[in-house]
This record gives sequence, structure tokens and C-alpha cells, in this order.
Amino acid sequence: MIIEDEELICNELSKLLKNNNYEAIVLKDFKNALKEILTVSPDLILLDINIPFLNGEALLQNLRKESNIPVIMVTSNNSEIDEALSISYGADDYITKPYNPNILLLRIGAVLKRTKTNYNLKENELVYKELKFDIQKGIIKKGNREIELTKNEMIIFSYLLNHQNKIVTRDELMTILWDNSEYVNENALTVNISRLRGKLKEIGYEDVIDTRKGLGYILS
Amino acid sequence: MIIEDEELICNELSKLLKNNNYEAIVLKDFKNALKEILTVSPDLILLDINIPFLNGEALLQNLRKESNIPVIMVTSNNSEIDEALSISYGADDYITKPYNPNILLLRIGAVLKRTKTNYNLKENELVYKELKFDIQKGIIKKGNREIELTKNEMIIFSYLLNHQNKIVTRDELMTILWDNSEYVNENALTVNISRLRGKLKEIGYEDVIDTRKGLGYILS
DNA sequence: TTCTAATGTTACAAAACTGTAAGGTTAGAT
DNA sequence: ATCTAACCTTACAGTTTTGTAACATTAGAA
Repeated sequence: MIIEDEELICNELSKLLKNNNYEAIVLKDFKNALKEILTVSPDLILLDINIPFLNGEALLQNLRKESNIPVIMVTSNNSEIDEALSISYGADDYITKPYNPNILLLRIGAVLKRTKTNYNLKENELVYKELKFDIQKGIIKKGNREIELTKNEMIIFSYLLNHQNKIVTRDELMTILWDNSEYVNENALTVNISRLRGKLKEIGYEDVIDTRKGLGYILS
Repeated sequence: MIIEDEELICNELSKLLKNNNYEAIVLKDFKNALKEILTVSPDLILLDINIPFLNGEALLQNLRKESNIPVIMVTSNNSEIDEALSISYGADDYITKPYNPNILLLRIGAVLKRTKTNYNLKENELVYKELKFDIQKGIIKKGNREIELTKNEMIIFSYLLNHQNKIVTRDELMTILWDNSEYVNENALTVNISRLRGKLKEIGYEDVIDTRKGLGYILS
């Protein structure tokens, strides 16, 4: 959602966002801004702080009482005070006019990534090839098929995803699963890997966890 | 870790970082940069891309083959090309010289936050009052005491944490737990809340989940 | 104060999870 | 080509998790 009074900028921004596969909505009615925002419930807000007759900082403060929708503050001058202020009011990032479109896109991407992975259960998904992995619930989705991972499988899969294309040693996994093995059978890990592979296979992902004998495992 | 050839800047940066509760190490031996980095294994790297006799881009590329340590690229000119390049080589952010110290600190904070929550199992902790919550493993730590949450408890606690000081309706929780209840007893939620409260109480957190009768629950 | 719908607690059994053991397979060194 | 350590698979039983039911408690409306 774009909150900005200069129509030219609004149009450019809309175009820019749409060209990059975002949906863009421009807020028209500044009077009922808060209500509008909450109704639309956008994924991210670009908020110009210098709109006449709209107290952007107050709006942000009020918004923060009800929602954690990420906000990127758009400021006119480059002073640090402004930046610090916007951030203390709860903005997730700031950018000064005139902004470079590519930089703005990078910032938007970064904020979305940051806030998505930071605890919004519904959207906390990680993508691997054609499948989505819901970290909190431990559910893998592919198309309409869903597979539920157990806690151990979740931990292993998370770790492998986080180290894609890198060899992960069995020791590393043992440490993560059982705090460096008090008295757990070495085979327990093998079994858990086996089970994870089985589930991945069910949704058509055979051979994605590769064994590097003597070294560990690798997720391609 | 600071990778930078101008000694004056190194010193200023070190001071800045230390004053803000970071540890700072300056890389001296540019020849064995990669090896050094991997040995030290810093939490974040500030990499000046314009050091004579050091190909920063190649270094980053090679580093990325072995590790996901976050890197902030320091560039001299503001051109987009540079930025785009650094990012495609795997940098997590970029900043142009001369940089404003406060902005640099903000960027560092943002990158650390982003990369920490993005799947580094060991460090993926969320802090609530004096306790730490390991999202992946579902373990709550307080001092030397540890409590293990079950999957359901984890989901509820995560959601409450994500909506601190906001009322969370029972419906919301039901949806998250059971995809808007096929045929699950309404009481199942109550029981799960009860169990979570019990565990929180064990580590001295009584009455942190408040009931708002007719509305929902709230984590204070 | 009284009443009642909303919420809480406990015990229990079905279901899911997980480490172990026993035996099978395989990559790669010799 | 052979051998063996490394890894895989399967079945099983102990343990944990979880929804249900039955009953208890409580906040707040009237």
C-alpha cells in the first residue's frame, strides 16, 4: 500500500511495483487512513511522512497498537534524527526522497523477508524448489499435497535447507538433535534421515538428500 | 569482522562497533583472507570492495561456496551496477562510503536480525522478558532451566509472542492449529492453553497469558 | 447477589513419535 | 574383484502427545 500525496509518484510507484510482481494499492482517503489500512491489511506500507494534513508519525504509532504490518518510511531529508525517529515509532526501514527505484525494491524485498520470517506463523514459509515449508507447523506443501514432519524431521530439514548445497556432517546433525549425543545410538540419526527421505519421496522428491559417504549429507 | 585497508577507518569502525556492544576484529592478512574468515567465523563481515590487491567480489564468491556468513559490502561509488553486482555475488546489504555511522549500525542490526531469524537453527531464538524461546526446537530457556514445548504449545506460544500485547481470538488460534477446525472439540484449545500455562508456570511465569473473556487471550 | 455462558482442570485412551536392534545394502579402498 | 566400514531399512516397544469427556470454576451481565 502506497501512502503518498504526489500523484505522479504514486503512479510511478504503482507501475514499478506491478512490474515486479507486487500488487499495489494507493491510499486515497487520508482521513480514515488507519481504518483503511486495517481493512485492506496490506503486506507492506510505503508511508510518506511529509504529507500535508497527515501526521505520518502519529499514524504509524496508532497502527502499531493494532498491527505489525511492515512500514517503510519515506522521508524528504536525510537527517539522522528523522531516521531515528521513524524507527523508534515502529518503522521497519526508511528511505529518503528521491529514491532510486532499484534500491527501493531491494529494501522492500529485505523488509518483507525479515518480517515474514520473524514470527508471522501464517506466512512463515520457506521455499525449496516447488515446495513450501512452514517452519512453525513443520508442514511441507506441494501443490495440493501436504506432508507433516515430526519434530526431529523438522529440525533436520530446516538445517539442511539452511545449508543448501553444502555438506552437513552427521556430527552436526547429532549435535543439533541431541546436544552432542549423551547416549543416543548413532543409528538414530540414520533412521531419522531415512524417515525424512521417505516423506519427501511421498511428494515426489526422491534423492534430494544425497549421502556423501564418510562426510555427511547434502541437500541439492 | 572488518575487511578494510585504510587504517584510520578500521580504527574508527572498531571503536564504533565496540561502543555498541559488538566485538570487532580487523582482518590483517589479505592474502589468506578466506581461510582467516572461516577460522574466525565472524557473525558478520564488513567488506570493502575496493582494497588494492584484493578482489573483494571473488572473495565473496568463494566465501559463499562454504558459508552463509552475512556480508555487508562497502563500495566507494554509488552506482547501481555496483550494488546489483555485490548482491548477485551474495552480499546481504551494501553501503557506500562515506557512510554515516548511525546508518551503518542500523544496517548491521537489520542484517543480523534478518539472517539470524532466517534459519540458523542454533541462534534462532526469540526473547521474551528473561526467557529465550528456540523456535525450531520449541525449547524455552530461563537461566539454567529448560522447558520443552510440544508442537501445539509451540504454535500457540509463537503466535502469542508474535502478537504481544494484542488480543488473540480463540478462532485465530483454532485456525492456526487445526485449519479452522474440521471436527475438533472447542475444548481442545482450552486444554492446550492450559498445558502451555502450566509449563510457563514451572519456570516462574504465572499469569502471563491473560484471558479476556468473550474476546480471546493476550500475552502481556 | 444470582445466574449462566465462557473458560479451566483432570484423567484417560487412541494415536503419533522415536530410539533400538537386527539384518540388509553399498561405496570405495585395497 | 573383494572386502568392510558406512549407511539403510524394517519392525517393535516404550514414551510422549493430544483430543475427548466429565466435571469445576469464574467473570460479568442482569
